[in-house]
Parts: sequence; C-alpha cells; structure tokens
Amino acid sequence: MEHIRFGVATCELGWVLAAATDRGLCAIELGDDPAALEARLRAQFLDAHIVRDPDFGHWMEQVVAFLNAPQRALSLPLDLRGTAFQRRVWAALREVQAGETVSYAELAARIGKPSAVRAVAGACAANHLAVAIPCHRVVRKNGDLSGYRWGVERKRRLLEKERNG
DNA sequence: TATTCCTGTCCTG
DNA sequence: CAGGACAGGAATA
Repeated sequence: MEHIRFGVATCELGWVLAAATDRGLCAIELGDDPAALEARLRAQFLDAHIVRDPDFGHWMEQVVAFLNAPQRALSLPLDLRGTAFQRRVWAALREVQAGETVSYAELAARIGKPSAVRAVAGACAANHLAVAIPCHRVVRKNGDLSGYRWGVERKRRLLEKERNG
C-alpha cells in the first residue's frame, strides 16, 4: 500500500495542502478550507495510506515560500502521475518562465501536436501540483484567462505576482 | 458578439 | 467499442 504524508498551511493565496510519497511531491492543492483540501487529497488517492505530517522534512515551508515567491524555482522532487501525453504537456509547461504566459495553441505546437489544443487544455486541468507545474501560465490566445482548477481569481493573482517580480 | 464546426484525449457504460 | 465532456480556436454572419 502506498504511503502519503501531507501538511496544510496558509500562504498569500489562502490555504495550501502539500502531499508527498517517498518519491516526491504528489499533490499541491489550494483552497479556502483545510478540511476540504484533505478530503480532496483522500478522494484522489483512494487506495493510499494517508497520514498528516505537518513538517515532513521542512518541505511544507519550502512549498509555502515557493507559492509566495514563484519566481524562484522549487527544488523538490516531484512524483508525477499521468499518461504519457499529460507528462509531455507538463514538461513543456515547466519550460515557461515566471512572468511569461503561453496560449494553449502555442503549448500544443511545442509538443508537436499543433491541432491537439483542447487535449492540451485537458492535460493542464488534470495537473494536481499547483504552481510547481505552472498551468496558471497558460491562457487563451485572445488573452482571456480561461479557467483554473483552483479558481480563476488565484490564477490572476499568481500571474500578477510573477509579472511584478 | 454568437453560432457552428473541428479537434485529441480521457472517462464511462 | 461508442458516446460525451472539455480550462481551445478559427471561420462565419
């Protein structure tokens, strides 16, 4: 059975939950209610043994510091879960620098599938590692913010924070 | 602006 | 295996 540790804390965007397996971070969730965040985690990993560990090797404070200043890279291992296609999208996403944005069409082009625009959007939406996989930096080609798993308002604030350094 | 069509991947029955 | 959902995009009126 898989073993997952998690902790919750507050950051500039509200509550944050970070969870990790022995391979690395497997979830970073944002929200307004810590209990709801835990419930979301347990729903995602139904067959895992999940325990609360508010510190787990200072990872929580690193995650919170990263969320408050996403310009600096997060140097923690990630335990990515996804199909081959999703991993390609996420890898391309991590090439996008803080303060920059790309369109879904541009992202699709970068992974060699320029017509798979909607599929790319779906892969972004499937990401569970908020900010570490910067899906908030993907916007519509016409400049609209489009959607965000953790709320368009948080997406807006993240981009604003990154733009202003 | 709104409607319509095309699109790739994932999920469900 | 079929059908539907979707954080898109372009063409049309």
